[in-house]
Amino acid sequence: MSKYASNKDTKNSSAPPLKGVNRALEVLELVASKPGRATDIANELGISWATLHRTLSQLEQGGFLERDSDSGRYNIGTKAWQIGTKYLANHRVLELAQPYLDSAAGKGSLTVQLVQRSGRIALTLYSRNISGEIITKATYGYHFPLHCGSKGQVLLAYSPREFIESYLDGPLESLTSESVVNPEKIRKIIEDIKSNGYAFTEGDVQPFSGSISAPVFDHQGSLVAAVCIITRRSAFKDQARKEEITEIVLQTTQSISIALGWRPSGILKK
Amino acid sequence: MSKYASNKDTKNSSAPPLKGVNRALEVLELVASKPGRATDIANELGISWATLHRTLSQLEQGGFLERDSDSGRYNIGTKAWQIGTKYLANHRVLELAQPYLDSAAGKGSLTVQLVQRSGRIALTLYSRNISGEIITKATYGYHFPLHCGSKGQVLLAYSPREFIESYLDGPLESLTSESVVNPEKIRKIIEDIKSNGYAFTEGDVQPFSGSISAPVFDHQGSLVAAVCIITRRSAFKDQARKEEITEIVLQTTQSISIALGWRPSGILKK
DNA sequence: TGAATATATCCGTTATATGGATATAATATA
DNA sequence: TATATTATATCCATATAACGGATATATTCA
Repeated sequence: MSKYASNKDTKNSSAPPLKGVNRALEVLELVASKPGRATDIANELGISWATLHRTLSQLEQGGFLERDSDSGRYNIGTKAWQIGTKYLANHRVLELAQPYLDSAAGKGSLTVQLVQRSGRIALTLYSRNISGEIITKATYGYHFPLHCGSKGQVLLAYSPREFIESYLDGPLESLTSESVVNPEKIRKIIEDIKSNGYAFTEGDVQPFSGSISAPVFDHQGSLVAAVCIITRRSAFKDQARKEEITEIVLQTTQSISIALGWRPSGILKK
Repeated sequence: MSKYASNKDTKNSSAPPLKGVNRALEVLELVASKPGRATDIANELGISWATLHRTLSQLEQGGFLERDSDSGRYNIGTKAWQIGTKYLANHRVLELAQPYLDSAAGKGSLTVQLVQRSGRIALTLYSRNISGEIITKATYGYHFPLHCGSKGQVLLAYSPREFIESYLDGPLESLTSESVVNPEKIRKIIEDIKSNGYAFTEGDVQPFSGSISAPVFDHQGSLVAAVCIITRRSAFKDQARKEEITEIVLQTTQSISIALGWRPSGILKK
């Protein structure tokens, strides 16, 4: 009965309380990634039916989930959007980056995004295209794994080495026939990105689009986000155009990084 | 011991279980509307400190909340955005409306939004402006009460009568000096909206912007959303321009409503 | 139409969350 | 700089609130 060592040497330090709350959050995450019926969710999570039913009802009542009464399928609800959008309202990097992103979008009639890593996925915070074509899935609500698409690859490349390794250990899904899922090849890509300072991919997320991305750093020189420009794949056939887009991406990320206090030399002024 | 009448005649039918989960959801809602420190939240919600602390830790650990270690303030976290955006991915009305909204945005270099009612607020689902000026707060994450701004007023006007009354019974906040908060005056505005088929307000959300909104109906003739066009206030001084914008809004809402199966005559074909 | 599967609800038991109390850290105030 | 005040973190015995097996109902499939 010493001070510490409460229960058996499970996981980390602090005990894992609030089982019910934890389950509810898990349910939300699962439904977000894969909407389904109550039974499916219960099986997937290995929860007893009665327990899950209560959790679902509660989440539905709160508006965090919605149930389509025809199909019986649960989806993310209005309240989740309402609350989620508040994340952006307090996002310092986004606030600062927005004018640069808008300006970049104007320069080339392109789709410009600010993305951030969240666990094993690339999360789009802001997406803007002044005009011209709309690229499917180049909006909110489409989250891709880090190894697909230039944005994810950049976020991966500049993450801590341990994270990269643990990421490559996990399952690597293919989104198209051109997605690269071989860990060795991805390691090579990461090296290239770090020496070039940007990433370019095409057809590995959607067959007919491509993108160029570069990292955004803060005053400590650590990665905080990436800027990604997406356009139709054919545009990259034109070498001059490709270079022009690369130029815009790099100019944008550098402006934002500098505004965040980063110094190109790597020497901290602060 | 009859079949029903489980516990004392509290509230409605079903018992209120999952206290912990419910509390967690309440905390999320509160933080979304008013970020703050742990103590503030505990007071606001009347929860004991120890209990709240556990809930906060759990939500933070799941990424639903983030804590700024300097100020000690809690904000909505990344995971909430990640999950919230999934709401849009399955939104049938939005999917259908999107091309019409983009087209409208192109017609007049305006900010065009699709909004929806969520409880007592107007929730922006989609916001697009092809180019030109960016209006502050005309993006995601800014939710206004229904009586301020043309979008809220339209959503209110076409809501069920009982809801309107209960809404007007509640507290009516002023966003600017020009916000209308007198229930009697709002009732009058609602009548006008219903006879005109659209709403126009200026300066009641932000001093230097104004907007025009109209309702979107589904195949049953019930309100599902509203389309709102926002621009700088001065633009509405030009009467011809104002009529032009009204025209665009009405054209857009009618196209979307028809695509949803609504018939102008009010006669159901289906 | 009947079997199979999905969903909803009940209720006694026990595991789980609660909140007072104590300990520590961070501010405000003198 | 010392002291009061307020905020945050953690502990632990208790009682409450959630669990899940079972039963009842609804829905889907063959």
